[in-house]
Amino acid sequence: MGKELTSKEENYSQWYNDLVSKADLAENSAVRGCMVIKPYGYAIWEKMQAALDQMFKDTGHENAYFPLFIPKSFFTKEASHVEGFAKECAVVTHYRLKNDPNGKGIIVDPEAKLEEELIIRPTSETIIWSTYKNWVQSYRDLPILVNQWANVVRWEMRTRMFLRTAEFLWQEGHTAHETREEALEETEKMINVYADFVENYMALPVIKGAKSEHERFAGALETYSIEALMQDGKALQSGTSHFLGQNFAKAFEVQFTSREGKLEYVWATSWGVSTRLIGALIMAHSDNNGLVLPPKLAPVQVVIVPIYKSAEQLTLISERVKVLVDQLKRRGIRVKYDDRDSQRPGWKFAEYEMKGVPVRLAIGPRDLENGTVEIARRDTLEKKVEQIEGIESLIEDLLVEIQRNIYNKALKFREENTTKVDTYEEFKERLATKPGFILAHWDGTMETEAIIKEETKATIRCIPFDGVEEEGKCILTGKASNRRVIFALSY
RNA sequence: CGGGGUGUAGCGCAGUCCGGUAGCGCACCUGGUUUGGGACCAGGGGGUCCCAGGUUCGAAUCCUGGUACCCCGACCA
Repeated sequence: MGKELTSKEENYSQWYNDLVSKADLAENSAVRGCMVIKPYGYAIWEKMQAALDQMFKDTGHENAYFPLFIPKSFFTKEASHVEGFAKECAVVTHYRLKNDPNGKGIIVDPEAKLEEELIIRPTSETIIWSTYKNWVQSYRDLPILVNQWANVVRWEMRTRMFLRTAEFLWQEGHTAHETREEALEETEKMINVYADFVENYMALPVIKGAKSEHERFAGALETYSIEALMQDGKALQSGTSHFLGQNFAKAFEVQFTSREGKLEYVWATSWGVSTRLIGALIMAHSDNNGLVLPPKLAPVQVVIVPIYKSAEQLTLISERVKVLVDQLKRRGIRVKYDDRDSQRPGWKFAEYEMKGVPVRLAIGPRDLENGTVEIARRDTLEKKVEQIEGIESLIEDLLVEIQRNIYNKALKFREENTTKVDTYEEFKERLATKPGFILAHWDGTMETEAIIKEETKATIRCIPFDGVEEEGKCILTGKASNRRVIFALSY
């Protein structure tokens, strides 16, 4: 016992924290704002990485690795970039410790001060563009299509497991192109890759769109994002792709000789997703019994629990299960047989529900006699008894069905929580009573956006790509608008 | 950085007001009975009570200072 979750209706935030801890995904560390990702949580990240990495490679990208440390001076080269990150940087000032001459303990050796401080990367644009300078001479050296899997540090004031931590894991793609058009195309291509991943692997529908100027990445001309809706009605930015124009090329003097023999600056993009996606995954599908994982990302897709009274029974069950495990593995299904004698079946059922394992099988003496198996699905909590013969193909289909079902459930939720609103009163009313995505007209100015944020805490999540042209009036100023944007409270 | 809270066994907490040699639940170990939805019985091990100083015959408890973490705000691609 002692594994009760706080219900999400009672306290959503507590429910989330309980879930992270009780599903054994992560825990707080000795370092403020930094978490330990535990094996089960990390296994989910590995599944995500594997799928994304393949998608990047399929779109022509290669992996590389750049330093964790960035010389301070690099940050001063792109003005808006430094502005965006300066307030949350960890800085390395010394390189040596020594014994405290005045007593016990150890101190930073004041004589080991660095000539130039090093910043622990909050993102790698600067170190990468200082490197690309040496890689690019001619249009023949382009494009550069590089991705890096790395950790970054942002000294956030307040942190939450996976959603915002001081250190987090991510990937960052940094590409260099000959033309503006090609870079824009790349920016769009990668936001599509992200949307594809989140929808097809995470089973979470997203809205693709452009960020308003105010919400744009520091140093970007254009930021595209995918926005997902969580069960508490708040939006979570799940991935971004930035068109950086020639800002970084100019800051780091990355020029090339064009086909016409002219010296030109290269065009850049950067794009990233992080361990925040795990936060999205948790919040999107889980219930008051625990995590619900989409089969495509579940470290364990099928768990088999034996039920027995004697060692002889266990032996018989194990013999039958071994055959089934082999059959499932041959189909590429990730299966675990939990024959630990240290926990009872009921305990295991609850445990695997907490951990979100999509399919659970239970086999006892009764089943051996009848040639059956009990099969339970995590998404609906339904249990059925089926013939064990041929169960492997039923399971294979069921995994596909569960993947589809949780996507549809999330899509239905989003549709039910997306509203068109035409007045500011209605807008405020909606935020107060039933938050979600709100489609409203906006006059396109930063001032209006800032006032709305100030008064309601809602921000423009994105200007959707698939939005329809439509005459309307800004909900705040009444000025003309030709398209609705998505407002929401966000993480 | 502002407001609030908490540091006592691996985890969750009581004890602090009113000073007297530290306790409960879970977990852990041993043995037994159990096992189709979070088992039960019996026995057992485990503590610089966040740190430093002070008051006292005596401090988890009172006083002073420090420190860490959590929550709420502000901040945040």
